[in-house]
Amino acid sequence: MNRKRIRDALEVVERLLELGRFAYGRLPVAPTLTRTQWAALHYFARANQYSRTASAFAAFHATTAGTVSETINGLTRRGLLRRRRSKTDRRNVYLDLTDEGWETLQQDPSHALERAVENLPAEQVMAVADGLAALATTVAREQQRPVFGVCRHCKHFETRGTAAESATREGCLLLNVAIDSDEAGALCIGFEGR
Amino acid sequence: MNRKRIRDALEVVERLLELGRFAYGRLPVAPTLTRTQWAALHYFARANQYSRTASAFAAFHATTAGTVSETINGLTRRGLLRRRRSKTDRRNVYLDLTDEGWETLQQDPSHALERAVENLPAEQVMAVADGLAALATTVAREQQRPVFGVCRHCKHFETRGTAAESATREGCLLLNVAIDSDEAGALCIGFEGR
DNA sequence: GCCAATACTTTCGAGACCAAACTATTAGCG
DNA sequence: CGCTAATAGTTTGGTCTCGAAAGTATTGGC
Repeated sequence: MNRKRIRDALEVVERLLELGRFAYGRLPVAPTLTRTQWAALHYFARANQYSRTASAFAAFHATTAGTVSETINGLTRRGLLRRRRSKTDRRNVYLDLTDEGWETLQQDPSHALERAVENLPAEQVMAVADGLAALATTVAREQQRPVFGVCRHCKHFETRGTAAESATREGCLLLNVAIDSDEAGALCIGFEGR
Repeated sequence: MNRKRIRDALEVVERLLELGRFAYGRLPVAPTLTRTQWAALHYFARANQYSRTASAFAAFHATTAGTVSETINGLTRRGLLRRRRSKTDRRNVYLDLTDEGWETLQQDPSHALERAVENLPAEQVMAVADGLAALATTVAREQQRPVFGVCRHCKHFETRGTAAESATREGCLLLNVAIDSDEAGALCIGFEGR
């Protein structure tokens, strides 16, 4: 029945937005950052080398470069983030977490949501993950935003094994670089699903 | 494997937050409200009689009463919301959408997300809805926030049929009032799952 | 009838947000 | 090579968000 579908759609949207708010809700933890600052710290911890830029985070966070620049200022002033200018293209500025940044990240309020996910049955987690990924893809396409994803789901990712030999090398066909296994699990702005 | 579970958990959280941002991302629609203003308008359109108050929205939106008061000011100034003081308890102020408010709501950017949900297979929507509801319940409990839900899932909701007679009356045992079928589908702050 | 609790509003300072202007660097093209 | 565009980021100005704390009515408890 159609009305039922629409009602479910509304509920999904409402839960989604509700959870998004809860994820960064105020908790009595020591370093009190804002929602946006937590999101930025989380992003720069999770994004790969090439995606740790102001403009990439702006795309991810659906905001503008100017806003991001201010947020980054706040985090660098607090000593949680460090700017690093690219050698090869001096327009680019890469953002890295400092040691203090990594330490602060441990207290990210959104861990409450992670814990909740971990307590769900594995198959339900899979179902939700797949559903949300599908939604993200649809909405991003409609709004002409880049979707973010990790290498193992990306069509530019290639596992190049030298025949039947031991050493398999993983690489990105888009950036034309080798990807070590650490980076392969990180978010990338160049992501495209297969 | 445990690392796999954690990676899935991370992905769910990231998708959730990403979608939350996309839902209210800037689009070239006529009346440009902020994310919070859209969220408030959406909430007051979806909440039942007794939940259309500043404090209820503050709980729903995980923010403070003061912030909500300002947001409401903005929306009433724009003529989208109307304050209505309760007759029975003159401390309470109920918020109703004006005709213009209902009209503006048609252009809620989060409709893009609703449409995306409607394009998903029904069973996947169910899976996501159930998963998100479970997550919301867990997180809300941990953070000691009220969960919002609709009458048909609530333990205070009662369908009182006069034996084998025709007229079934639906009511709320908590507020001790009759609930017409319109209100039964609306969000309620008094919600408790069965 | 008094005091505490409730529901909301106001005020303050820091930050979020967008648009637009601005700086620096690199790419394209004749 | 040199000029113009494009790209990446920063700054500025004005409005809105946010939390905390103080303030205003109104109601409930004893």
